[in-house]
Amino acid sequence: MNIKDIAVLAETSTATVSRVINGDAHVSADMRKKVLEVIELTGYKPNLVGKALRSQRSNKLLVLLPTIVNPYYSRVLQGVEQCASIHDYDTVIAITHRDPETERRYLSLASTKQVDGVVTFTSSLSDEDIYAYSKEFPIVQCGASSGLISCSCIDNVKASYDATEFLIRLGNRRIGLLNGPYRRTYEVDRENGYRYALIDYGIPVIPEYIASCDYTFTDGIDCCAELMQLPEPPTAIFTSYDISAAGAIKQLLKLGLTPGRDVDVIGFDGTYISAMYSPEITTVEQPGYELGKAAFDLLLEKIEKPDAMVKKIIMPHKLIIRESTRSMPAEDVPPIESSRVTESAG
Amino acid sequence: MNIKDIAVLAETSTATVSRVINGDAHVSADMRKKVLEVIELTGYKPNLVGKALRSQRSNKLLVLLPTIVNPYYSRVLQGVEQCASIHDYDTVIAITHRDPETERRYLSLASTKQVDGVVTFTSSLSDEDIYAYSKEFPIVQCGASSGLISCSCIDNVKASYDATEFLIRLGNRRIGLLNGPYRRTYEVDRENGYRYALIDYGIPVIPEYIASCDYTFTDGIDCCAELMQLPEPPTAIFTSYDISAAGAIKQLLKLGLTPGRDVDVIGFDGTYISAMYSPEITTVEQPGYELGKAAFDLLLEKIEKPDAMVKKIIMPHKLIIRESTRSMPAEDVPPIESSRVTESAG
DNA sequence: ATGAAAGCGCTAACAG
DNA sequence: CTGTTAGCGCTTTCAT
Repeated sequence: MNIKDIAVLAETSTATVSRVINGDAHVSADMRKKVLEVIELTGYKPNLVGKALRSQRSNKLLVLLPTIVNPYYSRVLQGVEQCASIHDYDTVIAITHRDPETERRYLSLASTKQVDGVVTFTSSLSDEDIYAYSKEFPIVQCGASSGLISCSCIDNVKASYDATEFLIRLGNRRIGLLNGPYRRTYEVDRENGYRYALIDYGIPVIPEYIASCDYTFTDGIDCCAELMQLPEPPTAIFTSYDISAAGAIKQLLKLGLTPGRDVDVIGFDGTYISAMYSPEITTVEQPGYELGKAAFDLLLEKIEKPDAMVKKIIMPHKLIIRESTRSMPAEDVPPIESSRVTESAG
Repeated sequence: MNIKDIAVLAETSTATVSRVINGDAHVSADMRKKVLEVIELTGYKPNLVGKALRSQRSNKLLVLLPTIVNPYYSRVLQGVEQCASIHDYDTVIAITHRDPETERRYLSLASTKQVDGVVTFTSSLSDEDIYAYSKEFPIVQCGASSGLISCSCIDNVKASYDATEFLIRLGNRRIGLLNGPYRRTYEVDRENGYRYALIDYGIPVIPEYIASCDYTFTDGIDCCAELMQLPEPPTAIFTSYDISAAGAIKQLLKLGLTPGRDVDVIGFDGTYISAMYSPEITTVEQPGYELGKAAFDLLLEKIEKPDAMVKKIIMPHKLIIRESTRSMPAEDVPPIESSRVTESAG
C-alpha cells in the first residue's frame, strides 16, 4: 500500500495525495475529502523512509545517554521530548554504555541522515571528536560543556564550591570528595569547585580525600570505605552522584556512624533517590527539565541555522538541605543562588 | 557526497561501490582496494535512508519503554541491545510515559518501515490494539504477557504467590498489597498470586489491604500511610516495585516502626534500589538480562519468519531475602524455584 | 487546482 | 568481475 495505490483509488495523482497528506492548501475541498476517505478506508500510512529520502530530513532527534541507571536523565529527557514534540520532532534514545565504539555507531544515525540532530550528555569521545561531528550534523551537549559546541549546563565549579562551602560552614575541615572517574569537563569542574572552596577557607587540599568513584552504588560504598580507613578520616563527604552518596551513607551505617551527625554527606543531581533514601540526602539539584528544554532549543536553532553561533546556556543549581547533613542556624546558611547567564563564543 | 560520487572518483560504477560497501565477494582485490581508498579519503558514509528505502529494512529495533525511572528496565535493555548488536541491529529506545497517543506515534516508526521490529514492555494500549499492530510488523512483549503475541516474562502469579507465602510463613496474617494501578495482565497476575496464597493458607482476603499504587516513591509512601491508618493495620506489605517498597519503608520509619521487625516489606524486580536502601529490601528478582535476551530472540524469529508461532517464554524468578523482612529458620524457607518453560500456542 | 515526471541514494537483477 | 538500469515511496517543480 503506497501513495500510488491511494492515488489510483482516489482517482487522482500521487502529487495530490501528497498535498492532502501534508496539508497543502492547493487542493479542492472535494478532492481532499475523497483522498482522506480512501486513506481512512485503507488504513494507509505514508512510508516515512521514502519521505525522508526525498525531503532530506527525518523529523527525528537522537538523544545519546551514557546510561539510564541514573534517574537524573529521566527528567532531562522529558524536557527534550516535550519541546521536540511541540516542534513535531520524535525523540529516540540510544544508550552508549560509555563505550566509544557504540557511541560512534549511534552517531552514524545522524551522519547517515536518519536523524536530524543529536543531543548528547557526557560523551565517551573526546571533545575534539564531538567537535568534528558537529561539522557533519547538528549536535548539542546537555549537562556537560566542552566549549566547542553549544550546550546547556549548570556552573559545575560553583555548584561544587557551594556544596563544599556549606560543609565547611557546618564545621567540617576534613572533607572527602567522591568524583567521577572519567575526567570529563564537568568532573574536573566539580573537583576545582571543591578545591577552590577549601583554599578560600584556608583548608589544605589532601589528595587522599579525593576518590575516583564510578557512578554506581557499590563504588560509592567502596570509595567511602577507603576514605574512612584513613588515619584521619573525613568528617564530611561530597559526592558527584546521588547514587554514590547513597553508597557512602550505606557504608557509614555499616561502620556504625550516623550520617548527618558523625559524618555529613552531600549528593549531586537532586534525583528522587536523594529524597527517597533513609536518611534523606542533601544534594545539589540540577534543573533537569529546563536543561533538556534549553538543549532542544539550541539544537533546533542549529538545525534551522547551521552556522549559528556556539552558545552556552548556564542554568541555576540549588542546594537542597536534608537529613544527611547536620543542621545549622538559618542565618548562617551560605548563599547558593546562581543566576542564569547566556554566554556566547564565536 | 553519495555513492555516485565515489563511483566516479574510483572510476567504476555505483554497483561496484555498493558491492564493496556491503562486503560482496564478487569484486576484484584491486577494485576493492581502490574503492576503499576513495571512501577513506572522502570520509564517505552511505546514506542509510536510501539503503533502507531500497532494501525495505533498516536493521534497527525499537524498544518502547513506559518510563526509564525504574532501573529494572536498564538491565532488560542491555539484554536486548547486546543480542541485537551481535545480529547487527541497532537498538533505539522511545519513552511512552504511559500515554497511548505517544505510544502510537512511536509505533508508527515500525508501521512506516523505519524500524524492523519492536520490543514493548507494559503498554498503554489494549491487548487487542497491540495484537492488531502485530499483524502489521514484528512486535514482541517483554515482562508482560497478553497471550496474543510472543513474549518473555516470569510467572507473575507464582512470583507473587511465593512472596506472599513467604510473608505468611514469617507469621503474618494481615498482609497489605501495593499493586500497580494500570490493570495490566502482570498486575492482575500479581494480585491473583497474592490472593491464592492467602486462600491456600486460610487467610481472608481483605479488600482494604489491597492498594492501587503507582510506581513512584511518593505513591508508595501514601499507600502505605493509608494501610497503616486502618483499625487493624497490616503487619506485612508486599509491593509491585522496589521503589514502592522504598516508599512504604520510608513511611513506616516515619511512623516510628522498624521494617523487618514491626512490619515486613517485600519489593519487586530486584533492582539496585532494593540492595541500596537502608534497610536493604527483600525483593522478587526478575532475570532482567535474560528476559531482554529472550525477547530479542523472539523478535528476530518473527522478523525472519513472519508467520512463526506465538511463543511465551517463562523465566525463573527468585526471592532475595534481605533486611526488610524478619529472619526465619533456614529449614522453613519456602521453595521458590521456578523452572524455565516454553509454552506455545497457535 | 491538478497531473506528469524527475530524482532523493541506494540495491539487485540482468547482461556482458 | 563489472556495468547498466530499474525502481523502493515520496515530494516538488513545471506545465496545464
